[in-house]
Amino acid sequence: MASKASGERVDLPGFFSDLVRCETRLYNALNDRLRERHGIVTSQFEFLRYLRDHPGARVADLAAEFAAGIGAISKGADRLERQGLVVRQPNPLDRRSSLLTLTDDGLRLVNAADGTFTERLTELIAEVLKAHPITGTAQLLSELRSVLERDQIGTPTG
Amino acid sequence: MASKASGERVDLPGFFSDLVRCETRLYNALNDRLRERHGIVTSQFEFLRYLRDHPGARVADLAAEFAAGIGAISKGADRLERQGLVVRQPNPLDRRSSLLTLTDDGLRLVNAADGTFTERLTELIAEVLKAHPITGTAQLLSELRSVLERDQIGTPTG
DNA sequence: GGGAATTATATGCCGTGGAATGTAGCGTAC
DNA sequence: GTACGCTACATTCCACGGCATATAATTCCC
Repeated sequence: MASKASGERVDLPGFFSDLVRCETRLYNALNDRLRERHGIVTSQFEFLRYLRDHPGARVADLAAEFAAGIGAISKGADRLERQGLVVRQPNPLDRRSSLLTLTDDGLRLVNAADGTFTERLTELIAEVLKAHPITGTAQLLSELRSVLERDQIGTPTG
Repeated sequence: MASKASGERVDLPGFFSDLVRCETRLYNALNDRLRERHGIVTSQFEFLRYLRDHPGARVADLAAEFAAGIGAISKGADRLERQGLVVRQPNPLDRRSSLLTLTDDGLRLVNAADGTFTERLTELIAEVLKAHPITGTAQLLSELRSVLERDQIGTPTG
């Protein structure tokens, strides 16, 4: 059950619980829809979308973006490459790393999935959106994210 | 009418990204601290805390609370039981299920971990808290969570 | 009261991520 | 130019969760 947030003093553990539970359920619901329509899950959609918006990104760039380990991203890239959605191209400036880019199939898929994703997400949040402006919440989370990233909070080891 | 701003345009995908990234980094940071001080991670802390606040809960109750599968909770209970923090007691009203309760060790651990958890969480959010009231955000997430739970959005299969 | 249907949970298999380790390439000091 | 340390990534091992299945207990319905 959701915690109450009334009054000046806020129950931070309750706030955190709500944050985590919202994230879990939204993520699950988006997984279901994306898997059904496009055969990928949300983490893969985010991976592909990042590559669409940052062509030629390296494994480390994705790891930093998602606060994930290098190994996880490397293996995720393997899987997407096996599915023909992504290609690793040699980095001419540094042969230790590869530059990741979408294939044509990958680009088509991510663009289609983007519509599904936004549509479903809008549905999921619609009711609450109608009752409240979301601007303040969006701004607070954006700033919190900036601070956490600036201080490298919760960045995994490997 | 003017106060509701129901027509405001918000970048929902961006909002979702921020939500997920905040959750990931906070969760990781809390994992680190809890593991270091108490030998458990955040998911286990939440499990134990739920049992402290709902003694005699069943596996299904925890699964509903965390939007997790029955199997995951069952196995999580196994691990905590193996560590001597939790016990399964036969449910006199229904022998298919067990009632889960904390051991004395479990209770001591969760109470200690609770201090660590709240302290670290407060640190992590402090800077943003100083700059903004968090009340509106807490309220919005609380309501979003209620709606998602009411409609069983993102509840896993098993 | 006795199957059939349902419920609650346990278990097995598989995919995924974290952490540690391996490996090739890069940069610098000498 | 080569030896040493560092970086970027790949790979390995392990723990965990999802999903499907198995099993036991309860409820339904007659």
